[in-house]
Amino acid sequence: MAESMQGLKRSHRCTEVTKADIGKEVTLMGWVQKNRNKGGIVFVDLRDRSGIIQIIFENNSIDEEGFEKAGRLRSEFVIAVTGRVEARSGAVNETMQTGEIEVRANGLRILSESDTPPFPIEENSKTKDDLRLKYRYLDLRRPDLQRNLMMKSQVATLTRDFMSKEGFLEIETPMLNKSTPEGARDYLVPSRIHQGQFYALPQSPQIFKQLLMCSGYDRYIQIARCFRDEDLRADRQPEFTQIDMELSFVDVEDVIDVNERLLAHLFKEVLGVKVNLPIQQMTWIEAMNRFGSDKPDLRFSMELVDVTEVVRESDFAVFTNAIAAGGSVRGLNAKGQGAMPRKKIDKLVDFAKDFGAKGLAYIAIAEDGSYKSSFAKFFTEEEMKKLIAAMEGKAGDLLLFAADKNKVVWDVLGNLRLELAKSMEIIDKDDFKFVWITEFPLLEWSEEEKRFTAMHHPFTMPMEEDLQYLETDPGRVRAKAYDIVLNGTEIGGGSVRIHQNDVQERMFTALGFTKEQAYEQFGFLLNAFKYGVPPHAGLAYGLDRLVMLMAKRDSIRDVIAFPKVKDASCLMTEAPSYVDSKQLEELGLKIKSEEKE
RNA sequence: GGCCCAGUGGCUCAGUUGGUUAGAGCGUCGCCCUGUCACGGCGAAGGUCGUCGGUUCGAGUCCGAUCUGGGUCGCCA
Repeated sequence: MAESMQGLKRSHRCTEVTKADIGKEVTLMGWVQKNRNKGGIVFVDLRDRSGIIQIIFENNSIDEEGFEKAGRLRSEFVIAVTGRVEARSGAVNETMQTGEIEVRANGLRILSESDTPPFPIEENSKTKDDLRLKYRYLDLRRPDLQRNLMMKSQVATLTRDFMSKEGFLEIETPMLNKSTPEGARDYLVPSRIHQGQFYALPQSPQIFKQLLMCSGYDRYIQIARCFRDEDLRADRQPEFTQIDMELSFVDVEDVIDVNERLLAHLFKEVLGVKVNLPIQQMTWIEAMNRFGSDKPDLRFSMELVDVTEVVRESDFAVFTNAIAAGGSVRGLNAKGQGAMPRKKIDKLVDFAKDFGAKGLAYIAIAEDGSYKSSFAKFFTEEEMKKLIAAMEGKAGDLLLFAADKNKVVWDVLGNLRLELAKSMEIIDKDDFKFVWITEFPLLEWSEEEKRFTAMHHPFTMPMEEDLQYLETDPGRVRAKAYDIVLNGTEIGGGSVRIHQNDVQERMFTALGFTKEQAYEQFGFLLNAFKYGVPPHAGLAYGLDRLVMLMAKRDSIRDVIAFPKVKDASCLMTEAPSYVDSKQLEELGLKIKSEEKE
């Protein structure tokens, strides 16, 4: 029987009550975490988003009816309690924030009863994901998820606050947009008025924020929802949130400056972590050469070594063929892994194959300095020694080599490096290592489309000194683009934008667009550029991913209140769903919908 | 679309080489308990092993398909 809260007003959240309140009368409301009924005395752990406090019910401090009600309390009942704060006369609970105090109840109302929940509401739940997501409203009661969402709120608030002080204006951009073919698949929304035509939900507010610069708003920020109709991953959801910004009259260093101060501010305020400024910068090519990745995890070393020159004259065809085809041979030194059993090495080879390697060559150096190698018979003793020396191989080390086109070698060894580090447990989980990656290639050859595509997006400014190659050698042009990487995850990226119409047209040409196609897709932007456009640049963070790293979670679902599962459906609401045939008719759509469902 | 992992009472798991009534902890329900906080004591209910098909005298255990969830490759400017 639910009772009214009329006449009561909550005075504190559970853990807002402290020793300083001893002797005071308080009114608390929340959920019953646990009822320990001892017969003549009842202890109830009361929970709200702040935490837990113990309530004590005893016959001489609450009336008969209240005491009887207390005995009936079950998990997840919502109750209101009035009582006096006391120092615990029993043992202090040192594991609880409120462990030195308790509230002696003199009044109790049951505001809402609860069925027995389908899984325990507790920290570090072991419950399977599908059940948690079906009952997400219960899952969200768990303290760890509540902390994550509170952290996300704090990050958003601090960001708005900081950026506002830096002169940024928060401006909204539309959700119903024109679909563009570049980039990720769009989520489409059919138009009722324009039958057969579709809006696209934004993949990012990119073009609008550039137009806001054209319009003179100078500094823009938005915490913006974005949508991409692509397959999910542990750190990827179809709808997500960006901290999106754009600045006028700036170059790369200006964007980096304001953003690393923002990051330092967030990490200090939210985590108490000091980020040393300036954050290290690394060019894209350096990152690829040293770490095989454009988002290197700098919490550990194990760098790639280019041994192309060392093995060029060898008789090992795998190496020499790769080199002859314009590729390279590079290696990794897994320190202390020389005794790795053959089976485990084979697993690494399979792992490498997932990333396009045809195989993986290795040298396992034993503790006594002798070695076993998959290609020893193709190498002279002398060549082997040189190669081991180039890799700084010592007794007990495992040396792994990939030979192929650069792109494959980087990818294979870059991923192998992470895999090895994980199994060797050499990553300090409490470390936060930031790095800016700069000077990305502007364009990337797409084998599938047989043309160059924009690595970042088509509005990215080429580096001035490379502009001359845009027509003759497009693959060589570097961009004024930058990513901010934290612990091997890209948390944000951006670029200086093209603000000259002629450069933009050359860019579209390089991408294989005719002038007509370019105007068809982006005419409003090209037209806007005819009327006075400031040099501008911007950056966008994946807010969810950033908070995921700050909260040290492995899944982005842990920082999103109502996430989608792998197939992009929602287990709680069962979206997406079939719609009424009448709705489809109004849209002029003739897709067959299943009856009832 | 490919590959890998998981699916046993409400929850988390165990289940040996296929062999009699499928186990445990937690939770739930009942009774008892005035200082518990992973409360305790006594008792009870609750599953046919994701689904379908196959092999077998006999399958939770083997085989095939399928569904659900997770991870990953492709994809994600």
